Amino acid sequence: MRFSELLAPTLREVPAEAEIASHRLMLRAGLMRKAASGVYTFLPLGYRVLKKIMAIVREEMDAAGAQELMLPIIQPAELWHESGRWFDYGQEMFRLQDRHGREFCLGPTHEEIVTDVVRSEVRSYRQLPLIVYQIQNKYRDEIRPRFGVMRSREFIMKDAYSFDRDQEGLERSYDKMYRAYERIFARLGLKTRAVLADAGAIGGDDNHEFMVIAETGEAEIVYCTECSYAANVERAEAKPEQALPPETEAPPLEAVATPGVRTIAELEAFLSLPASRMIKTLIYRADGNPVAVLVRGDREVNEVKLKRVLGALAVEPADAATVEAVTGAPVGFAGPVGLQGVKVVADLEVPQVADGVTGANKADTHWIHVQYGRDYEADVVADVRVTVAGDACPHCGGRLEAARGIEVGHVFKLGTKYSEALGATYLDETGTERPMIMGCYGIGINRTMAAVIEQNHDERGISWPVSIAPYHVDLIVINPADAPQREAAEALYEKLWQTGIETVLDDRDERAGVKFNDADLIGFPFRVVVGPKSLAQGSVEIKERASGEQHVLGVEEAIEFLRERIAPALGRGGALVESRGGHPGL
RNA sequence: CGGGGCGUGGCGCAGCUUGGUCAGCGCGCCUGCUUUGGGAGCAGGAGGUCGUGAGUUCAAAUCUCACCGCCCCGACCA
Repeated sequence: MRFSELLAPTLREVPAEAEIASHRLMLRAGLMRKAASGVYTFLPLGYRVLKKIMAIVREEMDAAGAQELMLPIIQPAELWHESGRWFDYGQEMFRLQDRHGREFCLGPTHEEIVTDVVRSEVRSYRQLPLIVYQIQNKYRDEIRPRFGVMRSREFIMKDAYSFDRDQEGLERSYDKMYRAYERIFARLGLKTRAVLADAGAIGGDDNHEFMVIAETGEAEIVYCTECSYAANVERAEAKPEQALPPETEAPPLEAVATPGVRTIAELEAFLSLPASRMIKTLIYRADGNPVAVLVRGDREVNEVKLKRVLGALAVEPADAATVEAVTGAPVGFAGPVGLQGVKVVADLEVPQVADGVTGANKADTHWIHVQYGRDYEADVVADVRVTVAGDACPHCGGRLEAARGIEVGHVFKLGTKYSEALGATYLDETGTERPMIMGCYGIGINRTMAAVIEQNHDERGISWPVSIAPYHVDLIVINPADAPQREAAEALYEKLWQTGIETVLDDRDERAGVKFNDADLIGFPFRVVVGPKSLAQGSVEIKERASGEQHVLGVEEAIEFLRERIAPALGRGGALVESRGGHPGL
């Protein structure tokens, strides 16, 4: 490809809308443009990267025995009614009607539709196990699209679905996919970490998220410094430290006037007591019903855990009117003592708070010397707080650390949730009808692209790993008006393509600085310069983007140098194909 | 949806408080000449219903209201 013919509109200035590096660079390097909030057009360079990511995913899926198919994006509502998710998915689903008023959605995910095919076509244990996958656009009407392609409303996702006869089969399928994921992300040049995660609306039990560790990640994870435990904070268990029982019984309950003291911080200052002695009482609405949630004053409620503990579809903080109705006091003075007519959920740490402080359900008043068991009790005591760095590892007791991550992949053991809802069954050897045991395995393709940029960029631009670079080499002619330079570059350009090295020939009538800056911005792994300096000795200059390493080599040595470094990163076999594919210039 | 902010040539912005030669600047784009190893110089040029619609006024980019779009924080999630 000649740069002069390439649609690669690089931007000198930073678009105001972009906040994080990958978003900025994807716009600046001319990889994509926004069409609407959370909807993007991919330009030639960006699309090449996407195609390469998809190719790697495809190779590894195929190698793991998964079969690719194509599923409809427009899906009938009936299937979603069968699984119950037409309602559960809520506002996030793009819904539409055909001219007859029949309801459809743009598939946000494809469990229903794939289960539908499999239930009609697979009947016998002899046809199992089966793993199928698709790489297609999915649609979610995100509440708030952000960070460019990181959270968009239209996105490409690879989803694989496994169908097994039994739990052992599922374990094998899950393991296959898990290992395929490790290979995929390694080939993409990503450092990832698999963490235990919450299953969310998809449902199911065991699941792991593949996280790219990055400051800009939306997810917070914790990991143990001593063992292999790692989990999304939504899911991470928070075991209370072993507390000694109070040596003496707390003094009797006593009310203190706390005028205008509503927050934990204000209470700490007012009473000169640490937040860990306080019992924070929050009123939530769980599927509409009020619930009181107790955590230690220095802790936060984890709503995902709360949802799970309550078996609720949605939990949200109650509004002020509800709080007053439930507690009989304005916001800021809620407490469990004497609280009536509402379910009370206490975090595991709460009963251990000896001689505590809490709201008295009366304006400007708190109780002190509060004791669990003596003064109040909870209906449920469970882990409902946010795990934080410094907590004890639930497996080995070691210290947990926190980090942020970008979720690029997610593997789930679904079990029979969909196969039972949709009647995906098979007959076993004895002729007994059994539900298939399912798993599903997703990779966000565009998000992965952004994650690669987050991990591979500097102040000058992107630095693509060879495996997914839009082109391997940017061949710059310093002055294309100079015949010897131009001819030498043209000759090298053809040889590189013949060697299978994807090369852009920057033949633009631009100053050298413009070309160098574009090369750095777009992030070609190698830059080759043909200019008067080296040409005098019959040499060319090679610069590696990632390391900055430079070499001046003869033409043949240069080709060999590039071949050695580029070939291993390509394909499972690692061999360059003699090819002119995709190259209109020859 | 709640909170905050922003919509002025392709991009980045000024102008708005104090209505009236304020439709302007930088980059980009086009033409010519000169340049050519890290985003060139000179000269000329194209391009804007100032988000949309009402309203106030002799007069609106500027004031008022409504709507639309976009960005950031939160709830949701791959």
